[in-house]
Amino acid sequence: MSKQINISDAEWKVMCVLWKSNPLTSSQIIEELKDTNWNPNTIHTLLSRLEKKKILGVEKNSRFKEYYPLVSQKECQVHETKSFIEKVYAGSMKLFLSNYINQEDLTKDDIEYLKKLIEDKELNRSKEND
Amino acid sequence: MSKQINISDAEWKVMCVLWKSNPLTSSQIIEELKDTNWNPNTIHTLLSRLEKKKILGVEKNSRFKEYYPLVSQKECQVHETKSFIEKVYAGSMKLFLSNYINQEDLTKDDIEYLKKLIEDKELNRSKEND
DNA sequence: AACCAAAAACTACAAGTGTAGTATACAGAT
DNA sequence: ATCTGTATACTACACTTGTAGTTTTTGGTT
Repeated sequence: MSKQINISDAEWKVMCVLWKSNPLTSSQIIEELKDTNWNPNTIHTLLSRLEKKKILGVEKNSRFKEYYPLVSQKECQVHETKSFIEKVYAGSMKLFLSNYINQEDLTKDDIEYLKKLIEDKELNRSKEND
Repeated sequence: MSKQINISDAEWKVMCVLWKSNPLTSSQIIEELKDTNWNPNTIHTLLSRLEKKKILGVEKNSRFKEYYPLVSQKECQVHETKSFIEKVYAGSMKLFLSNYINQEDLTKDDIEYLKKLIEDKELNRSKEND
């Protein structure tokens, strides 16, 4: 019964700023996002939407409101990944991975990288089970 | 300059039916989607939107319109995957893979499966390079 | 106390989406 | 030729999202 986490593309960018460092005031967030060329009002709108959705918390100790995440990036990534796999690969992560791995333009390096990831993971697992 | 392929969640389900088999009439599509409990009108709406977006083509040889995909599933999967990785993992597939693989609840079987995929891929690559 | 700039709140608006009702066209049955 | 049931088209409506303008509040400055 986990709450509905729905973060739009634009909102996600705002969240990234706050996942990296928090709490921040709106001006600080606007500063961090200056390369998006968003109107500051746009960012304010996104902040209030995120607040309303209970994805951001707000506190006002000093003169300005300060925002901080109420959900972790990891949690959201897991959620988004699930929705993505659900929609695009009929819920099958395996299908996704095999498609990805069988892609033509996967370089030798990509494969090496993956292989190493998996080997490390196996090592860790066996250590855990000592 | 590839066209904008934007397929909503509901539309995607319709596309899946047509990727599996086509061309199909609307009644055939409605029949295939009966477990969604969507009102037939809903499916018609989705079909016309997909047609308008040039994602579906339509032909009327017999009495009824027949729909068929204008874009392949693979193409759309690649597109969706790109957007997903772009949004959620800052464009880094590697970041995604390492996060996924380091996830706690990956089973031994999952790992074995992945390992096998990669080994097969490596075999194929070396064969190709003979 | 009055004023001003910055912050915050409120309002707006078009496009897209989920969801479906209403109206019309048309082909087969009578 | 008429009726009628599907097929197709058209309309609707609330919610989300991207994007930003307008109004109000408020704390520091004169």
